[in-house]
Amino acid sequence: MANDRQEPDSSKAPTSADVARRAGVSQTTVSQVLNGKAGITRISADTRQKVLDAAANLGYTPNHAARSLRERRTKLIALVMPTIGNPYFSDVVHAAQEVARDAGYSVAVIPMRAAGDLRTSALLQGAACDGIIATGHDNCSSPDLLALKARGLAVVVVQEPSPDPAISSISVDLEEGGYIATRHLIRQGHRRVCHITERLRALPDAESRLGGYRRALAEAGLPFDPELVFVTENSMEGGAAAVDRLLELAQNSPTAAFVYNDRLAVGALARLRERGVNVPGEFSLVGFDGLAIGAFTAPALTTIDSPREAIGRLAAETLIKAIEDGYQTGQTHRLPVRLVVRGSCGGQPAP
Amino acid sequence: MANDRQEPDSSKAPTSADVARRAGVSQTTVSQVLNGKAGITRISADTRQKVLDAAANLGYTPNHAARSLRERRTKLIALVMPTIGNPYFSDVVHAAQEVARDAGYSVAVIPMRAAGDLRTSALLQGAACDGIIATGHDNCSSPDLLALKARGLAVVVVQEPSPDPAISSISVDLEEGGYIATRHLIRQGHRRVCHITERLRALPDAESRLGGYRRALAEAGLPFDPELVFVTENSMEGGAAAVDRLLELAQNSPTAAFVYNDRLAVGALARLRERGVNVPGEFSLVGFDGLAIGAFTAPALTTIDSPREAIGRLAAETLIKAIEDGYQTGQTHRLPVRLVVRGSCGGQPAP
DNA sequence: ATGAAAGCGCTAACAG
DNA sequence: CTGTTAGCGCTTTCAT
Repeated sequence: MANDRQEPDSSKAPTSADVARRAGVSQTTVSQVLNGKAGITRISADTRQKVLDAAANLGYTPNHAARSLRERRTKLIALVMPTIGNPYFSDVVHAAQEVARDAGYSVAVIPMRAAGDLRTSALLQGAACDGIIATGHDNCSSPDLLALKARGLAVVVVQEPSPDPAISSISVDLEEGGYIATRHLIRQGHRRVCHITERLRALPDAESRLGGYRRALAEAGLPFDPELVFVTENSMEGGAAAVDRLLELAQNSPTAAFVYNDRLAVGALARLRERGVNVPGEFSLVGFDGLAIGAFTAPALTTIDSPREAIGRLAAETLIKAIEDGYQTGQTHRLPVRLVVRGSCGGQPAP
Repeated sequence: MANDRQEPDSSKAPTSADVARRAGVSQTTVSQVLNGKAGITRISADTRQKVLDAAANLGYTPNHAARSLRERRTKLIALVMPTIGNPYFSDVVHAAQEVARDAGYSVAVIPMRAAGDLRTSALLQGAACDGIIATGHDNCSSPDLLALKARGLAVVVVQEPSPDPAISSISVDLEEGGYIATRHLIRQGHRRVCHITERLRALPDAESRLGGYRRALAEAGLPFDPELVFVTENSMEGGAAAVDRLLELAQNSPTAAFVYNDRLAVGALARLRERGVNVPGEFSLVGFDGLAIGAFTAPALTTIDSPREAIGRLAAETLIKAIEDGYQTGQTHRLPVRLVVRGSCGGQPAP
């Protein structure tokens, strides 16, 4: 050995031809040994071992591009989300990843802030992945998503209505969640229950939190008052701002709120505290999602827990089935939710 | 047209050969038109337009695998993180993504829970990406990361010490942060300041929060008491558990804590409240990271703000330079932090 | 200004 | 049981 130093980065990665040469066999044999479905008794134990040794010595790793090109599949799933850093989707992703791994797929999360990102991300274009799990309103409703599907990618959407009958969607039962949350507040004696929400969408009642909210109201014989629906930005600041607005309602001001998600609820809770409104004494709150933070707020947050792992698992299973079957069934899964009672809503407030 | 229905998923994606045929030119010309560096006056305006039209009509997208195989580069950067759903890294990722996009790269986030994931993720193996930005202790210190580098991938680590002199690292000045945080508490009159931290690492003082904590103590002539370092799980629950332990200290119990990060601090804050300890009246707290949630806790959290965007930007810039230059410089960037004073630490507590 | 041909690394017919 | 050959879709010399 003239020089044991590691070569610089230029140490070209070994190819299967290198392995073949070193093992004294053909490239085919290398391929067979390394990928051969077990039981294809094609290779002698001796040859097999030689190949394995050579591959190990060389530190051989199959070139992904070459394999993908040849096999016309990548074993890669893209998970598109509006932003990373959302604890809700963290659990979804983890579950999806586990299912994917067991099926031999890897998962890459593609953060999508800008609208055009679906068109520009290298992983989504040119068959760089086999399928897409899409989350977030903008991504799921984008025509670009349909274009990707039209190019042969399998697509599943999560927590959004399916943009195309052939695309499967996995989500929790938002309507039921809204119903349970609102009913819980009404049962505590509240008569004026408001709803704090982000952007209002044109969804059928049966598919939205708002629909459930209205159903609970109707069931209790309470009127639906559009003035009690506060639309705000989807952030903690947004939740706080909504509280400011609802506290301005001089008369008939609400005594409770069903809040779109826990993030908004955390902001609302903070602002109520700042404004000296006692929760749950004077005002009650129910959130949505079941985030961990809800157990650490003051008071802890009553919320609608969403089966995040189940969502991720189902999304991955559905997607992988679509990939491997070569066609999409366009089924809709709607998962049940669960009320988690904590400190943010008490009994009947002072009238 | 016999049938206008979209073909099923089997509508094979058009290739550059298809475009060439349709435009009545050669594949070479198609490639030149579509990728040709501007100014290579090789193609006539007429031909150029024909190709562009044909490509548009066919909805042509270059096949990623084929291009990567041929060019020996993917224009893809992998961002490895222990878990998605961390708001801290969310900002880092966003900034990195922006830089990457401007340089013609896409970013894929690879969640890495299990230790072996670095070896099994398809995106990291077989030159499926050009470089890796790694975060999280386990990933950055893994021998697998070095193996990937040895195979020619560019690597940058974030918020972790560089595992190899050739690997660049970008991080905030943790020591300075620990110093500023602790000094702030001492200046408020606290004499018994504890430190709540996740796993204790064997780092030089100059590179850790703990080092800064000790420096501030020493500067104020206060003894360093190992009993006042509470090691706990890195979660809100962990922060709460640490509070339980520190409140057990019958005598000489601390009146303030410098906490490893905001997540732990949120948990600590919640438990202090539950236990009836007034913050900041009886106990003060400084966190680390500058997460948004800190502005919505009760009281709001004093913290050390970290320049997350700068980190992401620098990480991407450094990585891309390494990719394009073909070698790594192994520089260390250490970014300054900033104290954000909010409600969780007041003046001198009752003695 | 354009085209023909080669080859990136891999797998799968098809021979033997 | 193993090797030869072709070709996935692309870019790029090298001719013309």
